[in-house]
Amino acid sequence: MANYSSIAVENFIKAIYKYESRDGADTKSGTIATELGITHAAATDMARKLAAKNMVDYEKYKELKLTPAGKKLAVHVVRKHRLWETFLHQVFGLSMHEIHKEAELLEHATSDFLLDKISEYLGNPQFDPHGDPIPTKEGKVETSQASLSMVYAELNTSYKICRLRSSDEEFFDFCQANDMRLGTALTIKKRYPKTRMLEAELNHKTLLIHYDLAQAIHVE
Amino acid sequence: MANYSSIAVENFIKAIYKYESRDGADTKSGTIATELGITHAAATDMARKLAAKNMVDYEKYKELKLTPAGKKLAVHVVRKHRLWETFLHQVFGLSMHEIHKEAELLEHATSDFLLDKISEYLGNPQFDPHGDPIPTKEGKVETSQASLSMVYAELNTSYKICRLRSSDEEFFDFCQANDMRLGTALTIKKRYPKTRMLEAELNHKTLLIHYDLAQAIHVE
DNA sequence: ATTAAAATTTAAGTATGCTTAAATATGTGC
DNA sequence: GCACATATTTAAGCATACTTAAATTTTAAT
Repeated sequence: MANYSSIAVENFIKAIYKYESRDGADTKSGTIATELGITHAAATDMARKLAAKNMVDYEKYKELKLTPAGKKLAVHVVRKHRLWETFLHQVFGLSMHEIHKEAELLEHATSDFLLDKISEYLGNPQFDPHGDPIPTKEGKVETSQASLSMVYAELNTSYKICRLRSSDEEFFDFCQANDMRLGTALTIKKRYPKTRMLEAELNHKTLLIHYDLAQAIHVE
Repeated sequence: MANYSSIAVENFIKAIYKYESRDGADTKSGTIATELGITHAAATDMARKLAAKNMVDYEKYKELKLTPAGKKLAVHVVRKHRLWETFLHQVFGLSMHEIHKEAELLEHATSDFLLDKISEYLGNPQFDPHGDPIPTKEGKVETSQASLSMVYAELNTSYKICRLRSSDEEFFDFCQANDMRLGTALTIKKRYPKTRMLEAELNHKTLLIHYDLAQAIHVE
């Protein structure tokens, strides 16, 4: 049984995957529930069901962990998501804030056969428009990239933007207005922890950026 | 309520639409059930639910009829389906027998916004690769085309193929082997009603075609 | 016009994926 | 170490979209 996973299952597994690889975050049922916009009760329910299907390791009150089978599914869905984002951006010219929502739907309606065609068409890209690595067909995810949020990066060090992790229109308005793209060089000059702002120099300008926004900008 | 329809509802409505516009066919719950691969009971159930939502006119033991709202939804889903088929064929080079299955999934995961982009990208095509008309954004469907299955066409009359309505691989193998495409000229020479075969002349060859296959070939 | 066959509907039940409300466990402050 | 706030789980219930099995209606044959 179960060579097919429902949309709800795919999204649940994907949410665990997302928070597992995020430091400072946990994968308790409440976190997943909030991420998915469902109640804690529903998340607990799903956790038990997926534990029975050997997709998730689940002990009451503990964090959820993906089993190898769960991780395999998560990576596969992420591959679909990121390939669609790349495709929508490159082929239809959808903007950065538009691609996520559409990919969120398409990723659950894409056969492996079609996925191969998309990847091929794009020349088997390694990164999506946000700078996130696209898992290979075999399930390998590029992890070498030691990316780091601006919030935690060192002062007075020369960095380049390597990821813009957001799907918010205002965020990308800001990026565009200040010529911030993947590859743009920047240096962090100062931090104001109380107001949660940092001062960065890029494109010969000095910018004050709030941590909430800087969080989404990764550098290396 | 209900600006969103589930996949099950979209498929049910689409099935009624398909059989409404097919002469020699009825739209009783059993026909729809068979089309969708569900039990008669399930079809009756859905018919009652959709009647309550004013998508379908339903009287017990009678044929199902789409209301204006139901037809609008059906046409919209058909537009998604045919635009995706066109896209998959033209952009990824998927073959005729492959496009249906994929479009069947994608049509339920496509926002109106994305649909516009697809249509625009393709130059707002009027016909899909099968020769079926693509409904406009406003819901108009080209009906002028007096297409007619080969099975019912007149003898010794010069026709052109205008539709190849199948998603079967062998069907398209046969078409390719005999250079039968949209636009190909042909003449029907003779019928053998007992064996349900017809003799057709095209590309300077004489072909014996079974009714079951000829059914899918429309001419004008 | 009857009657048997075929189709349709009803009834009862199931799995999925949710909800709300109550109960229980965890962990933090003091 | 205890009490309380917070988080999680359990319990009960609901909507959707199906199933099987039985009852009913239609239809088609004679």
